Amino acid sequence: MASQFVDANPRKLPCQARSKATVDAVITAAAQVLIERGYEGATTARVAERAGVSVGSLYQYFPNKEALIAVLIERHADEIVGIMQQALNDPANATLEDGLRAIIRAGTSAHHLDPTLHKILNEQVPRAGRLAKAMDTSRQITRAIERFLRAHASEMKPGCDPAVAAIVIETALEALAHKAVIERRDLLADGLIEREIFSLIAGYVSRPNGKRRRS
Amino acid sequence: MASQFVDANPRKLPCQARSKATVDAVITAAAQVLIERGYEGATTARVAERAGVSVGSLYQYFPNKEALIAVLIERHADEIVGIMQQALNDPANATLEDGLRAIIRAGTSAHHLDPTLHKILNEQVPRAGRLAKAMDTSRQITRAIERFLRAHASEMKPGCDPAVAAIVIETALEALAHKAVIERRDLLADGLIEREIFSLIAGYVSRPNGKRRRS
DNA sequence: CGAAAATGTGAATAAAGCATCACATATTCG
DNA sequence: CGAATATGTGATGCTTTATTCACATTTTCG
Repeated sequence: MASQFVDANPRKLPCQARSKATVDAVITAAAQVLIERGYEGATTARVAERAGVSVGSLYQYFPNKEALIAVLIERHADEIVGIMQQALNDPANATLEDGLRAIIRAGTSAHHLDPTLHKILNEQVPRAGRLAKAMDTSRQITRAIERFLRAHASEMKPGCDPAVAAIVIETALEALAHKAVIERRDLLADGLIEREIFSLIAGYVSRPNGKRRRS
Repeated sequence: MASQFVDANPRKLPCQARSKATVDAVITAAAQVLIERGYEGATTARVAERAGVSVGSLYQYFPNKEALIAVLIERHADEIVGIMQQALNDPANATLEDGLRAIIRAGTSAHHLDPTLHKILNEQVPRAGRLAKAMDTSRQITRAIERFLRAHASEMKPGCDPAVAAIVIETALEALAHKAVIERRDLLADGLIEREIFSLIAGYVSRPNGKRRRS
């Protein structure tokens, strides 16, 4: 039987500057149209028109619509994973709680980048999941958090499993940041949501006896 | 301009037993096909075939495809809201922590009902959100939780806003139950995920000094 | 310059889905 | 029974969309 995987390889690689610009325009246009019209409304014709090129040009560099979406997904995933890893690897975040604050900030700001696009791409990930390279963002982030937790095991509650805790933290953080940005913009004021998420997560993993802030 | 709202009213109300059976078959078939083929794959033709009726019959009771999906969404939403409210109103849950345990159990078991369908319908809610009656499930649940928290204000951490806490709890619970059922079935064993969620949420809202379980 | 390669075009094609309608069958009930 | 009503049928029309292809334009470089 035929492969169940989608061909995501570019049909042709852009060599000249002109075609690089075309590819860029198409990708940018795809993001814009996706934001404005949603997945269904993002037709190849509309993307091409917005990019100021013809459909034919689009198909010269992307074998099909899914491949185009896949590029956006990968690009966006890399961006978010990068932000997270940077936060966790920053030597300024020496303590467990500082690290938590850093990823919470990173997580919420990642959603700020482009909440609508984030939402749409997220919904498409399962469908595009058939793409070989589109490995889950959340898994990568979860692993990074787990590593961080292990490095700070002494500051954690006893009996707290870093592997499980990392999943819980990543999931809750993602969901709350998403909710705030998409449905509850009011919670973003004064960094309220960030403080709530910190209270939630720190209370969950951080050992209560250690050095405390005044309360 | 034409209305931006979708006509969700049934074209005709089934009077005879025969047609009631048809409507039932169509709705059931829609759920099945949705689970098996996803939203895009759930064509009217396929739903009708699975239901063992003709497309014409389908369109006799549903003006369009969206109306059919809307019925599924409402049905599912009512189910989940019901489970949650029941848990919160159960007089057996006298204490704050007992109530939390109850909604956590309710939330995770709600996902067990039909995780795949839940996921698909959730993704479609925004699209079907244009439907007048399809008011958000999560808002209703959040409100129920908020009421419960207010009734147990004395057991809560001082300075904990019930309105905000309800949003945080609902969001985190939904996300974690979802994650466990869809991607991390392993966490379901021994009720591990329920204990983790309890630890997360109770530590967030429950006042630390009150009566504690041995730990 | 001018030939070859790269890039761009957009009408045409084909496939798929939603929704309709003219007609067939079943049920009700006087 | 038989007329009126309810229900069921599925080929057909229509629209939308992805994708192609024969040809036009631009760029490269000897």
